[in-house]
Amino acid sequence: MLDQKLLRQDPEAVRDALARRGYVFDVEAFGTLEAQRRELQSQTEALQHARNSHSKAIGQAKKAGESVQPLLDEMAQVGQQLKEAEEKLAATQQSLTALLEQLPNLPHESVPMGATEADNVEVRRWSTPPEFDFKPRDHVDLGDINGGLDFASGAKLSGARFVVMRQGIARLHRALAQFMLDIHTQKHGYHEVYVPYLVKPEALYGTGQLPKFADDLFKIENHDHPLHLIPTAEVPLTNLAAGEILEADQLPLGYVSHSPCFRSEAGSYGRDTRGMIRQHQFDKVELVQLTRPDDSYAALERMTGHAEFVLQQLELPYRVVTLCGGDMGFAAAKTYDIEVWLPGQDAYREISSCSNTEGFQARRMQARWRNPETGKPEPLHTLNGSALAVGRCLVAVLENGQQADGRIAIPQALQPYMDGREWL
RNA sequence: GGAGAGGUGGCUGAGUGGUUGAAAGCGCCGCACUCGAAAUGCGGUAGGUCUUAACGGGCCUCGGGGGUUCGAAUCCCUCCCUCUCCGCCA
Repeated sequence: MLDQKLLRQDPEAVRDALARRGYVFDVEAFGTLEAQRRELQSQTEALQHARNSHSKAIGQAKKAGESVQPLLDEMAQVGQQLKEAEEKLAATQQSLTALLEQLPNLPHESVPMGATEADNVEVRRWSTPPEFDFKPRDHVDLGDINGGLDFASGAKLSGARFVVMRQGIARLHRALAQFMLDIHTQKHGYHEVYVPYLVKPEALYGTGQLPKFADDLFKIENHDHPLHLIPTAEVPLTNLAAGEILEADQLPLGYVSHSPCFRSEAGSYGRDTRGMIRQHQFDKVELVQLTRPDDSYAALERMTGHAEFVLQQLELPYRVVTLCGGDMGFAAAKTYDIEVWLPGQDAYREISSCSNTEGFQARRMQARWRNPETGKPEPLHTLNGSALAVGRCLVAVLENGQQADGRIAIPQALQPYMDGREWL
């Protein structure tokens, strides 16, 4: 949710900022609704005031033993008017909210202009893609050779975009998650959290997935109380702060969680249909930070560095790109994607996405901190980043570590998590 | 799943229809006393929103939603959650 004060004071600035991410904001429609809301609200409140003071007077008159009938007669009218005014106001507020909750976050000034992936800007590269004296296979072929990546069984059990992993590869998958968790808790100071994988609609509203992106989620009809499978642990982790007022000395607060993620990927038919790049279910180690507003951009750099550190330890070449306005997610003000080198695709592919949402999610979920300078609760800033997507990381380890004979070299840092094995 | 008890401010906890957004205590902040601290005394201390240059003022909020009433923390309906006992279970 955007800051409503800003929206009222300077809607043109909001329109211009949103235009940078390709969103068209109808200033006039907003202005009309907002004026209507203002008018109805003051009308309603005046009537409520009349009701309150009359009721109070009736109480006092009764106590004093005076007649209350004249006051009751006056109230008969006010009651009807108030009911009508309240209904009109509620309807207007509903339309206004419906409009506001569709608006994506404003891009930070450092976010490059552009509409698509092609306009993202590379920030840096680490290491160089490995040279092979044979034609590198992709992970699907490598998984076949090792017998551990079983897409047929995944399809048999659950349909397309599900996988069964076995033996060494299942073990490697588990090792990667453990390895990442240990790094972030021990080296980067994150607080480890185990979260529910089913959450209420309110939580998804807080982080911005609902109401706009319901089609991308799996929904469980649970009597009258629907639950959704989390598309990322960002949802439960960030919502831990929902409705809370944190003290300044508690910030920054960093959470890490390993969880499965469930995405119906409604809009992605035909993309990445081969292999496990795009699955309905995948594991991820997620970082979330809650920070003071003046610290959030420094925190974004730190967090991106934390994700990069995992790839460095695994000796996987990558690059970091700044997403352009048009490629950013709904809630993000600025996003760095980390793209790992995949020899099987001869390309860099996204393995992490680190975003600062500033106060966008915090306002939706009322996550606040007490600003010592004002003494008031103010929205804090929330950040989230994958560190990393475990499934895609597995793909990267397989493809980058492959040998001509189909064996896979296990990165040294990971070997302690694999019983000391050097090869898969 | 069965039976019962509850959900009130940062916390504990009073409040069963009328100046109660809410007693009291704890905590926190300020002031006084003190060389300083403790103890003590006095005062202050929920959130949201609208309005105002500011002071201030209006409205909303006592788990969520709905209802009764001139008026609801208080009565009714409904949902959610917590606790205790029993059953079941990893």
